[in-house]
Amino acid sequence: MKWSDLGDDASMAVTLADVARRAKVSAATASRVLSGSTYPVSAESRARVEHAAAQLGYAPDALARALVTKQSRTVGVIVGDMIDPYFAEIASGVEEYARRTGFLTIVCKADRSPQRERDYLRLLRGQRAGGVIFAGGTFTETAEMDELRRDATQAVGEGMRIVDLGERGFSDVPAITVDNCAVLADLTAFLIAQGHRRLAFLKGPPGFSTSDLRLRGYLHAMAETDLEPILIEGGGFDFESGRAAALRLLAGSLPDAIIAFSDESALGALIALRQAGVEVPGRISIAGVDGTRDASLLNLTTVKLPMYELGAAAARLVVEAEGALPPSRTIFPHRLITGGTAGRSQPAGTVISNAELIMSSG
Amino acid sequence: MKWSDLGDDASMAVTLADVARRAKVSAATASRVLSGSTYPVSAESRARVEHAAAQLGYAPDALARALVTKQSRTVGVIVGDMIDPYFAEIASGVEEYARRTGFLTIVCKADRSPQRERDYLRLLRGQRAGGVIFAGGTFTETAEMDELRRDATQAVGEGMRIVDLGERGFSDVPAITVDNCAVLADLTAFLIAQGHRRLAFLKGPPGFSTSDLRLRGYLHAMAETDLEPILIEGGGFDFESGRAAALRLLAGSLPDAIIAFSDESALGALIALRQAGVEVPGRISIAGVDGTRDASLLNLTTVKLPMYELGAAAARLVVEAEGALPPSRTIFPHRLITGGTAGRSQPAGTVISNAELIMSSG
DNA sequence: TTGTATGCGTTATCAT
DNA sequence: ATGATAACGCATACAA
Repeated sequence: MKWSDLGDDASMAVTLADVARRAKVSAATASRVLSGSTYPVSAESRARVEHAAAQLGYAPDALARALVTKQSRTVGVIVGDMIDPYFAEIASGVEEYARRTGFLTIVCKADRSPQRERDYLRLLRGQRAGGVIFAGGTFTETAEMDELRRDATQAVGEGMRIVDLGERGFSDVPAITVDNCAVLADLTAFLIAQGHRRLAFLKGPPGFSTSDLRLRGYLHAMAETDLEPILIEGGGFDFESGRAAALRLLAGSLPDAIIAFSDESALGALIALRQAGVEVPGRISIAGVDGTRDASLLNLTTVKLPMYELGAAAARLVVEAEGALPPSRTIFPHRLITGGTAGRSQPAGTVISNAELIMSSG
Repeated sequence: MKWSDLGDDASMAVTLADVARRAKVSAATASRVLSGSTYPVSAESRARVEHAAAQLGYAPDALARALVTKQSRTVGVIVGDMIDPYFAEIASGVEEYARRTGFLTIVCKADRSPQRERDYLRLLRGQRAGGVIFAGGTFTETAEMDELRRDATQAVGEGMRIVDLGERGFSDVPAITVDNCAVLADLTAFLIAQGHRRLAFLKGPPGFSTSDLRLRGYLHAMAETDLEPILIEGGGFDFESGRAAALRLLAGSLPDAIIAFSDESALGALIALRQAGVEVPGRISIAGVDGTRDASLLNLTTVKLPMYELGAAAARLVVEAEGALPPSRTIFPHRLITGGTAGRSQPAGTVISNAELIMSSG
């Protein structure tokens, strides 16, 4: 192949007009075959266009296309962190589903900052992203959240499809989530049934939606059994916060069991305690929430949330919708994983309960 | 606020013309202030435009902008898997660096398939992505790889910036990587120095670039010490493959130590062996490569590769470049992490060696 | 079935 | 310092 027909600077990308010229048809005809339109085109023209496109290595300019169709085939997913397997699994579900329809996935790491989520939403609006999926919880009562909610409303008005996987309280936006309150009620009840009495909850960050909901579930289950709640403050999102909390705990008297707000902090506590020579589950039980890869690696007792499925379902909503998304609320089921870090009566790996699928819309 | 001036269907997005009209200036002037141009604009006009934009919630249409500037502020990163912490850390480095400049990061999960990498490259070309970063290794000798290399050359010709983090053998493309051969030579030498003699290598998939390079490093170190190499076939990328290999191994006689192609397979083997009652490192030592989060969670002896830094450096190249990227080859340093799964002579957690930073261009 | 013409929202060129 | 106007590459309404 000769490169004699290069442009002067960087060789220009080959355009629809180039293909049309080479196929000796009009740009319109070329467009009709290359854009997958249903508009009738003679078999001969079609073949010539396809051949020319292949030969030229034509890649349709998605930008120009989106400019006219008002729809770019991209979906944004806003996560708190990319390394945390909780978000990685959600993002993976989004990507895999989006890919099938030729959608590209823009992953935005907002570090759980509502302000940063706003920034990203604005950027994604500018990209005319087909939709935006908000993963994970949020700090509910901040001024930035109020503004984010307003921005979201505006974006929806512009035709953007938004799906909320957390508890952001958007209006007129479909939500897909798990019943975080029930998750913790189930887990707490399970540990109580195992015989634990001095059962502590390692709290997540205060004011964070999933953190608060899970706390409520714990408190509910404890109240039902007339047990005294024990709250461990100062928990954060990551491994390190769980470790630090456990170390502080070692100074006083240990409870029978610790339920942590998330797998990450549970694992931090687990490793800190074991390193300090405390037997788990011999001396103390530990359980987490999420059911991440890391949890199964360390055989943690936890509740598995369907992160991948949440992501895929959200992507499906965005990718397959015709027009605007009707508001709805879908609750995905969770299931308890009896790992090796709590109690000794159950064989590890058994699935104890299967919460049922609840689905409602309105 | 009244919504009486809505469009007929979904309320149209507010456009530059809307802002200009409201600020009583021309579209050109509005563009100059909103696009951050250095072109002079009177303070008064500037203020009016900014006010109008804020009031209208104007989000510039990145598509239209990119259509004329030929540069969309997005960077694509092609990974093998999103959940694997190896890739998650690279992607995180890319995203974090890109974000600072207002770039969006498109994460593409190609499942290590050259064909899928081609598909994504084409999609990203269509998005006029500012650059594309290829993470992780690849199957080198496939027909699809040859075509991918051709596609890459064409994309570079069109002004796209490509960075190779694996060993894809692109021509005229900057590469940033680690010395995979030295990584394994160092690790092998370390285990030999610890007194291991029957030292096996759990191979990665044959024909995969990093897998082959690491194997070579192992063979080299073994040859230097006149030790007989022991190769364990059938290794894959994931946890499960390491587990399966270890189970097969249990049928025969165990070596003194196993070095696995990656942390993932090392962890699979580690957990399988421990579950089978084999003491690690008492009876057998195990080491991996990568230095992922999971490895440190389980205190695995491994070699830490600077994944985050690789991603950030690649993003920097893409985001800060003025024109085309000059070809270059940069080797980032690695360091040995003495975890708790190999030998007993070294205190765990010590950093043993620090390979030096080598950098060359041409 | 094909082609021509128009517009998408923005930046850039060229006047003023 | 400001404003009209022409691209950018594509899809589509309309004409043939």
